[in-house]
Amino acid sequence: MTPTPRIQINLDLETPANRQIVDQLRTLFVEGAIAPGQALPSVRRLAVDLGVHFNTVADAYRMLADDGWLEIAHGRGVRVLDRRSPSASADANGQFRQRLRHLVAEARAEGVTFATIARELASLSESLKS
Amino acid sequence: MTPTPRIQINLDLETPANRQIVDQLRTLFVEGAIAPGQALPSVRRLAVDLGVHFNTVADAYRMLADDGWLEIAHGRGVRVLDRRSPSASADANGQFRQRLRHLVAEARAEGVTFATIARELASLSESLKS
DNA sequence: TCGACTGTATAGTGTCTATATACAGTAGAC
DNA sequence: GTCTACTGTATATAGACACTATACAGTCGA
Repeated sequence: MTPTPRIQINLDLETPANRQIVDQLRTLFVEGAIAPGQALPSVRRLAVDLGVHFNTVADAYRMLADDGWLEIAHGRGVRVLDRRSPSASADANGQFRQRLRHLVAEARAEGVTFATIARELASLSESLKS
Repeated sequence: MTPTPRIQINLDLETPANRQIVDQLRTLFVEGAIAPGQALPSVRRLAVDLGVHFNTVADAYRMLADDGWLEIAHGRGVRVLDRRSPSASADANGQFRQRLRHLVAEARAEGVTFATIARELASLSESLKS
């Protein structure tokens, strides 16, 4: 039986459940925690584990498939593809910078200290270089 | 006449217009680019400049007022408050780390290189320390 | 008190989220 | 072959959200 990835849904967040699933799975793909070729749990299995309706999981799987992360086979299940990163579009870099700024400002507004934010950014930056 | 802050709406993004306005204004507040006491443009004026309906701006203003950033006075306009950052809630730090991870993964998936991401993170981290 | 400016309230349209429920493909047991 | 138990898919519905149109109400200076 395909194990459930380390995913968790938090219904208190503003981010809807389907997006939370997409965000978390994509992060695991990018970080290499889930390898290409690996099978994912069925929509019903993962839905039970996360406490949402299976159509919500199916929706998330479909979004990831549209982005080239998954291959969905009716009746047979879902499998992770070996997805090549495209070359960055014209303003992908700019949008990343912008969203990063907004995220930091929002965290600051919620009381996360500058020191904490700086530490997180620096440590993540370091881990990317290696 | 109150000048329009350097804001821009991009209808191609997934983020809805009202959230874009909130994100951008809050960022300017946190970064100190708009000072407490300063008046903001009227909902109609800003709406014209951004190309959206004035109720969309009013909605954004209301969200920011709910968060303690703005004082809205019927008939008189909108003014920026001197808002103290609350102390971070229990998991605000953890949520920031999580969202940062997802943002980086998404950027990576769109083709932004590790080097570019690391550079942005490091430079933003540096600017926060000073 | 008029007029031109403020923000507010309500209703209508379209989209998104999540669920329920019925449908259809696949593969192994027999 | 054909059950059976598992896959994913399609459609309808309810509720929330995003956005707009339009009417309403407060403020202030001429």
